[in-house]
Amino acid sequence: MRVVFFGTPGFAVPALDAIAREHEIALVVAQPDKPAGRGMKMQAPAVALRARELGLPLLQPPKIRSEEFLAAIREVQADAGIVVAYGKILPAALLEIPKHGFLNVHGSILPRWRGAAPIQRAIEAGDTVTGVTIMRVDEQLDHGPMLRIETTEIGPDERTPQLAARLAKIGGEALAAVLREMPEGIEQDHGKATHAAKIEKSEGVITFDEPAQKIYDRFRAFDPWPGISFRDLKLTDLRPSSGSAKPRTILAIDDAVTIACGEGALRILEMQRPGKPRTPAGAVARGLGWKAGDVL
RNA sequence: CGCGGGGUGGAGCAGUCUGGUAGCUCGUUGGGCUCAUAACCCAAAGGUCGCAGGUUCAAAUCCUGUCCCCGCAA
Repeated sequence: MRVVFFGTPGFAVPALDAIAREHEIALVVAQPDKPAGRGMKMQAPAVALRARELGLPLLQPPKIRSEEFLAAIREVQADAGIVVAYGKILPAALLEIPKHGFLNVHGSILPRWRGAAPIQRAIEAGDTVTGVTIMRVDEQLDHGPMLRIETTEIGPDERTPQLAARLAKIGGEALAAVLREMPEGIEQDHGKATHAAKIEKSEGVITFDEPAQKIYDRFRAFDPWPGISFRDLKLTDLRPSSGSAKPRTILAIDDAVTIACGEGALRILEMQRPGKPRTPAGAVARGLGWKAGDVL
């Protein structure tokens, strides 16, 4: 099968690799390079780098709604289009071009967690099972018929990067299988749909008034971005602990700092002050003059 | 030259605005107490205040330059 591949970040790379093994990739489309990192140097997205390594034709158009770009896609004469975490909504005029339309790899079991951040939202919600869905792209967000679903468990201590890497791999394999077999799609149960909204940085702010497990789930979900923070301290490593007291009470300070939450307690292993590197939490606490028994 | 924070004994911080013999918590070492201890008490060691210039009677502190670290920008 001759395919055109749309994708941008690392999550899309395993899918690109899986397809490249079995099919002819006529064209890879990724978002343009953009300034990133300290110094705001231009950096190419992961898919663009991989495409170059594989020697595949690559396009990084600033606008995909231009007639010029659509013409370039038509010229490719693709049988199918693939889109994995491209980062922009594909216009209907583009979706119609390949003979078999467009397929998408989505990081959840649809119709749960439609939208931009399915992996993070699943962890944040405390889901114990998630998966990937291979679906047809239609004009509504993550709405089309499903061609294949793979499930996987979310470990109790699993964080976003680890789960994302696994789902990317599973998704790549599932996608390859779908391209091989081209199964019939089944309609989603639209009534059960939930939405995985984009993560806002402000969501990472905590006060220790929430239950410990809830904060821990959010920590796992928001690693590495935006992370969770308390006042001006970024909490860079923590785990649930036992103990109970009025929320925000410091239960113990050793190498780590144990703090009572709305329900249960959290052991903060490592934190980071503004402008400082990550540091063992106990050291920071002593430096700040915290004492066991203090209420923050 | 994208924006911003920071470099002070082994660790984490205060002190910098309003220059005047470097401070706190922890750790380390020695001693004491104790059945015992990572607990407690006493004592000690350990710092060219990132580096280089400048201003000044005097600079961690003010000025200039420079190196390094970190956060945001998804």
